[in-house]
Amino acid sequence: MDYNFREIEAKWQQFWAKNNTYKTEIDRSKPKYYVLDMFPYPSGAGLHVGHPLGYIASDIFSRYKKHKGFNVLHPMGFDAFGLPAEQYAIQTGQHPNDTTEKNISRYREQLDRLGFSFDWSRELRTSDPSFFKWTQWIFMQLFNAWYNTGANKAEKIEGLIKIFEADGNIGVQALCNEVETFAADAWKSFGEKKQQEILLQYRMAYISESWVNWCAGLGTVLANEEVKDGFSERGGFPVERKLMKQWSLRITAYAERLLQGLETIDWPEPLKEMQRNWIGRSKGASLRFKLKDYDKYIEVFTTRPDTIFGVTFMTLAPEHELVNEITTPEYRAAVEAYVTKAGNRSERERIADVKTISGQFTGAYVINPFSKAEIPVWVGDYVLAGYGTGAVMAVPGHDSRDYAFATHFKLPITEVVKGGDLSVAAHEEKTGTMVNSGFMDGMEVLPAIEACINEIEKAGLGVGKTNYRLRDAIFSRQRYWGEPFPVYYKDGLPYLLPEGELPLRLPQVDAYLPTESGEPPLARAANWHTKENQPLETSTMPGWAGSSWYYLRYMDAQNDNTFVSKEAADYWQEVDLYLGGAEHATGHLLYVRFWTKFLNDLGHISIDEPAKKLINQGMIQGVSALAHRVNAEKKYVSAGLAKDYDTTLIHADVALVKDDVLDVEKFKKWKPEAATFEFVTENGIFLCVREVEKMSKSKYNVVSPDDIIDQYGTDTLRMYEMFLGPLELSKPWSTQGIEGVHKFLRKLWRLVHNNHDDVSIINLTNDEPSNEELKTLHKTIQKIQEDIERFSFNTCISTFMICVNELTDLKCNKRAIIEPLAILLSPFAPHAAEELWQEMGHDTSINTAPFPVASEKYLVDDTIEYPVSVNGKTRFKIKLDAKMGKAEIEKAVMNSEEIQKHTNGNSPKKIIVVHGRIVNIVI
RNA sequence: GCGGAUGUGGCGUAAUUGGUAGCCGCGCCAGACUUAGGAUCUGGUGCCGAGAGGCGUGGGGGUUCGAGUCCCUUCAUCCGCACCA
Repeated sequence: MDYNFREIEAKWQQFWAKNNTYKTEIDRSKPKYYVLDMFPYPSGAGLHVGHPLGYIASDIFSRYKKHKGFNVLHPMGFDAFGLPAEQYAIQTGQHPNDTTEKNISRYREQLDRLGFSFDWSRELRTSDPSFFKWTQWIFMQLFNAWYNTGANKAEKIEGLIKIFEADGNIGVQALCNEVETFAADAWKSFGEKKQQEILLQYRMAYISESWVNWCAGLGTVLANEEVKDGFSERGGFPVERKLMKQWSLRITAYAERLLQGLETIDWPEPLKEMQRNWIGRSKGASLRFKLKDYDKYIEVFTTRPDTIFGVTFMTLAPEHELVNEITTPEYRAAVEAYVTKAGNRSERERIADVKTISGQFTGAYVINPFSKAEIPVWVGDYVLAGYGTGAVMAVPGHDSRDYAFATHFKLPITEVVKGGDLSVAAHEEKTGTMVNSGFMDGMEVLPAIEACINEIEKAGLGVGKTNYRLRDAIFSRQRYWGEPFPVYYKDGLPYLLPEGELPLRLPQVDAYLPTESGEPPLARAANWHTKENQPLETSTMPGWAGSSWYYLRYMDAQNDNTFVSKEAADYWQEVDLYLGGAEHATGHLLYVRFWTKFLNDLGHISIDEPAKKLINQGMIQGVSALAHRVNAEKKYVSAGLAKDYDTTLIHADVALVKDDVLDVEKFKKWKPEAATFEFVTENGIFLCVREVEKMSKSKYNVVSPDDIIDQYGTDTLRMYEMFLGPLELSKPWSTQGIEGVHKFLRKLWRLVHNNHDDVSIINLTNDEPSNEELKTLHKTIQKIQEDIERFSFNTCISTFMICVNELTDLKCNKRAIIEPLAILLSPFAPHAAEELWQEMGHDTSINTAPFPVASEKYLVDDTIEYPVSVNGKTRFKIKLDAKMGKAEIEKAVMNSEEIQKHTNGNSPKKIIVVHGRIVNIVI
């Protein structure tokens, strides 16, 4: 009987489905464990071999934890809102919901074939009204909340209204936008409209006019992390800055807590570092410079207050609100021209242009509060409006950008910290002695910073302050295929719909494009208003809205009364293991932490971080095949001849290329426009060149897991993907070596099934296994357990192979050995393991079997071969009894002939025994 | 420019975390069984050398009895951020 994986896999998949093997319930008799995969966006291309990499790893761990007696939650769902479905809808007129449904069923089919232990009864889709009802509900909580910086948490807006009614906003410690101060009486005298306007400035979800990344190509705004080098990540359209009214979420309120929280979670250090950089905390001081002859101040933020005596000019961002006011008449025209020019520059040009220095003097001066020097005020686009105060005190001696600006405009450069050569470059390091700096003279930089902040605070010029690079998250998109906001407008101000009206479903529209007047697609719907005819919000939520809380929904996916019941949330707590790509470092993984903290603040959940441990699996890249097409000729040439021609590389489907040789006839059929082309071959064969790229439909390098499964089976694919190398590593897909894994499974099969040609090895009796056999088994158990615990699945598989080789050599197949081996195997090759399990006579699924325990007595050897080196060289081995202690080992080694030979009877200088194992003798 | 990761045979990788570098697999070589085999089995396979032996973890330096592993320096590749005051 051969290893008939087709039969076995079909059989067990049916069995699992019929018996609801992977259905999970709350079970207080067992410890819980929550394993989560980042859910996929169901694209039209289907799954490729890269997708399952993380899913296989998480499935292995889930199954392992089940064997270990945990109640494991391991769900799967779909991140179903998104741009590609909408763009497809624009092109074809099909409703995005239909194409999404279709793609999901395809994904589901493929996932099922991979034999995962997902509990599909908990499946969720972010685009499903029963799910986004709760996304909308969470948005309402954000709208109805403000951030109390005194209590350092978000609180309900009702509390804030009570404070306003009692005391006005004078004593309120809140993170909010600009608001005037008012007393209680004033608050009460304000009309409804004014009150709502004020409250809007305090809400965690607020509307504001802000500079956004506008992508005309996509017709929507994009988040910072959706923009790469001035182009949209999706589609590669140019992105420009635009001032627009947008919904924003006050993530900046959580900057410090998001930073601190990183210390409490077991996430990859590089990823944490990315989040730290993204949050970008910098400590310094904010201080005011008084304008000369004018009763106004300009506030600046600096991380180097110590260099204040080195300030020789000040620079404002072109957008700075005081630019207009302070510019003197004689410079007005020049400043206005400069500001206009800077404003017109797209984000892209600004980035491409970092080296070009531009700026304009305003004619105004400020007074240095310490040296009393008069300082010219400039406008320069190297200063960002959105960071700090949009104004900098320029210290050309100790900041390279200020240095470049000063050099370009011939402004003075003053040295205030010794240690550099200011004729060449700014001295930016925080080391050296202060000079020309009044009270700080002679101090080192770090103490000087502290001293100066003290002095600034004492003199009332400013305060020590921490700034963050993190910006509030723009939350509206001018798209159709996203969650509608549960918001209507009255008097131009946003109000929430009553909770009872959730979910607010997407309306039918005649087209998925913006209207002629540039409004989002939802504005096309005739019925897009409340019963009272108040207009509904026309933008939709961004793609990351649903994914910011989906992990909670899995805990209680069917609940119609709440987003997650208290009972389920208390039982399942946070995700224990989260697997996904590092590309979400500063997007999803920051937002999901933000929402978790917010929901925790309001008491809806009791956890403060979504996931205890996170692992980034590497990407599997595609290996594209490219053929040389001769420019302006109807001709392709083989790779070796390409240097003689002027050619362009054209992607060929990797299925048509074997060992770099293109099947020309198939290629012609596949690419009809090339049917009449001439193909210049080398010795009759046409060679392509290879390139490692992202696996993508457009590059024709997608390898589908289905093809591999057809040929080798799911168990082989699963093991092979794990065998490729460490989980975190990215690697190009190659089937080199898949045979080895498949051979291993067949060998295991033969070991059990007595179909070895000449030797009968089957013996399914309860005979006592030999000592050798048990040693092999227990060492395997031990090693595999250790390796699974540290997510080193590739080495696990090596261990299996060694084990099976050894057992084959021993011609053994005692039940006492095969049974634990099947359990070990089950996470990696579940179908084969189930089959073996059944053959052992069990009538339950292997999933319920306890993980075997390695017995200490089989793990130690009777004798150990000690490697011995003399003076770090001249290596040889001595075989000794394993029970010997350190002193006995030393004695035995010293008395050995080899050592005697080297020492000539003299006693050695030093004997080194490490771990009771390794010996080195220094003579 | 700043930050991070990686670098080991022909290839994917392993190394008890400072202790005999190259486990396991692919590929390759030889052999066995075969009408045949892209099946299966056995043995070999880091490099140089006939051999003894020598050399070997991107390069250079260091610490150590001992370094793939720790430190300094340098190069290459990949990823992230990019005027953040």
